[in-house]
Amino acid sequence: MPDQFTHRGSRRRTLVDRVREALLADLFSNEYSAGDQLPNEGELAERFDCSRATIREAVRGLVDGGYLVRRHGTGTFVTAVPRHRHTLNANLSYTAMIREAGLEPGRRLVHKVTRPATDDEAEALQLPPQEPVLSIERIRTGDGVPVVFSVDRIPVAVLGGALDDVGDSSVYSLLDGLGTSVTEAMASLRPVVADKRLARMLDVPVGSPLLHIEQVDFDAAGRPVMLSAEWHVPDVFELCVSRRRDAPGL
Amino acid sequence: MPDQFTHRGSRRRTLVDRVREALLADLFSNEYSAGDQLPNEGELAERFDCSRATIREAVRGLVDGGYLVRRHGTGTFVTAVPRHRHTLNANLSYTAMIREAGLEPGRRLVHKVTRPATDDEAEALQLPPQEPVLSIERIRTGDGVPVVFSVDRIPVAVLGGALDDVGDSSVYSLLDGLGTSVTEAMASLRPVVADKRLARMLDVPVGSPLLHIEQVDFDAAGRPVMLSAEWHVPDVFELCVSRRRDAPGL
DNA sequence: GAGTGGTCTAGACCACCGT
DNA sequence: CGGTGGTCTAGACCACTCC
Repeated sequence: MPDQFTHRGSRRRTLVDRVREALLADLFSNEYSAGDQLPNEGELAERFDCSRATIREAVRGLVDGGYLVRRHGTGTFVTAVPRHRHTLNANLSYTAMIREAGLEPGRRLVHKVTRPATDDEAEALQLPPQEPVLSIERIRTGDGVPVVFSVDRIPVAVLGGALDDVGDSSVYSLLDGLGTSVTEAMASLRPVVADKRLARMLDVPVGSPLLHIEQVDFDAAGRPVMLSAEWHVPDVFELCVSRRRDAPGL
Repeated sequence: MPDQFTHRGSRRRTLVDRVREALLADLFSNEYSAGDQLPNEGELAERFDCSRATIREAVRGLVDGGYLVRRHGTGTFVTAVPRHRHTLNANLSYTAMIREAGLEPGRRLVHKVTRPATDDEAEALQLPPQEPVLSIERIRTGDGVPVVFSVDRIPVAVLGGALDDVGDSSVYSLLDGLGTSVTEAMASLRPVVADKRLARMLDVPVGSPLLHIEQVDFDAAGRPVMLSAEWHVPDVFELCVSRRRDAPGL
């Protein structure tokens, strides 16, 4: 696997990155399988010729990613839970989700227009009133069957001259190219039932359940760069959330 | 605020914990508001009389919790996004969610029984077939109005002698007391429409949308300790997910 | 008690951002 | 350029788990 482990942007690959990638490669090889215990942190530090702090940082990343679990006083183990569920926590690209579900991803452009932002849009995107935004309505398909209808709104100021390129490829890669990569997002979830228009577009009966997601995407500087509304057909892929009980305070 | 910052179980409060809590208290006081920059890590280390590594660990927790953002080369800032939305990521207690929404939480026991686990339950909870589990069906209310119907299943072996106490108070605090605190959970989300039974229990029309959550709760050792099925009435409180784009590798 | 991960320190240097 | 967060080290001690 030559460059399976590219990172976003052009961030320098640190020692921690290299150690993490080496460990991950081990996990995907046949060296380890579910439930196996890793060597202790001291041994790993010696093997990779680095400090234990560096090992801990690398392992932390793999724990966050769901690959490993640490048990105080016992050891570090390879996760037993199946990977490749589609956890909302660390995935932004639906195209990738559809592909991982074993379906051929496709998309159909429904509508694309540049217009002044509505009051709600301006507030969510922290723009002056009436500021122009590009609105793109699309239907995503898996093996030709509709799975998501989405309306994405992006400030024209963010897009610069790349206005016409939107819709052809992933919005996220486009934004990467513009130097305003999305790194964080806040999604709000609500169940709804399909009205006539949604039913027609998603090819489901009127009144059938859909998951509605309203999402704001932020770039590394914390600026909102996109507002999305999505309607998901259930049961095509399983949407999961990994939850924790370690919020500080509260 | 006397004991606002209690932690799960009886884990020792570390220096990092104390620093994090002190910072959080500052954030909730009027000392800082959205967008403000914190003192740099060196100054904080001096103020709290600890090393910079300790400060970084404390701040990391607050960044994970969505309270702060770090910008390399620039500084650490108070998040602009509204806090106190109910992000699924870091909250497990619905009672707390309802209370934070400004409603008076209540619960009504619908059904409680000890019975052999079904095959699905045994698999999810990693139990031998037919192993006895306690099943509790409850309706949670906010200001008396139904907001969630839940079915929680807990292995009797986990509960020990505390079988009768379940239902009176929070399941999570009960498990805390038994030394099997829930620290992690995986939730699967699906929109559904209310059938007759759900409609009656949640006091909504048949066919109205509900959010169905299937969740497995794990203790610190990674053992599954509870399987929950929940049906949420939408719009009572906003369910959010904070999403990231930093999965290592992949 | 032996072995593991968890916390903490003091200090060094690097990479990024703004002026 | 100065100031910020990011990475990294070497070593110490603590807390948990299991035998």
